Amino acid sequence: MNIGEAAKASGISRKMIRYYEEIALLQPGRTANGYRVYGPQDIHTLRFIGAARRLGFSVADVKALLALWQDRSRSSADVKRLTDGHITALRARVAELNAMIGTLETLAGACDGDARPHCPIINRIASTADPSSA
Amino acid sequence: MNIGEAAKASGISRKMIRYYEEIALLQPGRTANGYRVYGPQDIHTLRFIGAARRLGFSVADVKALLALWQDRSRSSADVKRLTDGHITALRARVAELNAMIGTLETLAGACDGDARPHCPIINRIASTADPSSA
DNA sequence: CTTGACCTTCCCATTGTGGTAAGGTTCAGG
DNA sequence: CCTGAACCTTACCACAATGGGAAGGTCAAG
Repeated sequence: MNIGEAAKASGISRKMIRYYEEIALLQPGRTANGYRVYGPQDIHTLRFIGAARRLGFSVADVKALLALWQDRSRSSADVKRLTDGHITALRARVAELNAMIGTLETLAGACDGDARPHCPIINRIASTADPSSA
Repeated sequence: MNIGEAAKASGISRKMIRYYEEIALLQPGRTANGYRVYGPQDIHTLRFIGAARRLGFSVADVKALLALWQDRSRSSADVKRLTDGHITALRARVAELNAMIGTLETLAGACDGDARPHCPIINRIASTADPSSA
C-alpha cells in the first residue's frame, strides 16, 4: 500500500501521514524506488491517531498514547492520568468559552442591530478599554 | 509614551503591540530617533483590542470592530452581525469540546487506573481505529 | 563616560494543517 | 516505443497569535 491508498484507508491526508512519520509516530517501510509502504499495522496506527485526535488529544499526547498502546506492560493509571489531564484542560477551555458566550449574548441582546450607530457591544468593548475608567 | 509604558498602560506586551502595528491596527508616531510614541488614543485603541481579544474575537474580527468603532456612521447591525457570527462559532466549538468531554468521561470512568494494563480508554481508541471494524 | 535599561529590526519556534513547485516513477493506451 | 495521467518524492511557503532572542542604537543617571 502506498501513501495514497493509506490516506484513503485511514482517513488521514497524505500530508499529515508524512508529518506523523516526521515526528516519529510511525515508521513505514520503503520500496526500492523510495515510495513509502504501509501495512495493516500502519493503517491501524494511523486510524488510532485519527481517533485520538478527534477526542481532542494533542499530537504530543497521541504520541504518549501510542507508546502506551504498544506497551503490553503499561499501567492503566498512566492512560487515565493523561486522559484526566486532558479532560481538565477541555473543561477549562469550555468554561472560558462559555464566559465569553455569556457576555456576548448579553451585549448582542441589548443591541438593536439596525442602521443607527448606537451599539452596546462596541460601547462595552470601548469602555472596558477606556484608560480613564481604569 | 514609549512602547514599554504603553505596554504597562494597556496590558499588552511590547511584542504584540508591534505586531498589531504591523497588521495596521494602529499607527503610533515616531520620535526623531525612531522610537514609537503612543498617545492616549493609542492606549485606548490597545485596550480596545485587548478587550475584544478577551471576548474571543480573532484579530481579523478585532480589525473590523476597530473600524466600526471609529466609524461614526456605522450601523449597529454590522456590529451585531459580526458578534452573532462569533457567538455561533463559539457555541459550535463548545459543542465539539463537550462531545469530547462526554466520551472521555465515560471512558475514564470505566478505567480502573491501576497498575494493570487493561484500559478501556486505549481499547476504545484502538477499536475505533481497527481497520477490521470499518 | 560608563552602565543599565530602554529602544530598534530581524529571525526563529510554536501547533497542525494545507498548498505548491520541481522532479522521479509507473502504468495504460496508442 | 512514446506519451500522458496519476502517482510518488523532497523542499519550501503559508496561516494565527504569541514568545524568545540576537545585534545594535539611544538615553538618563551617576
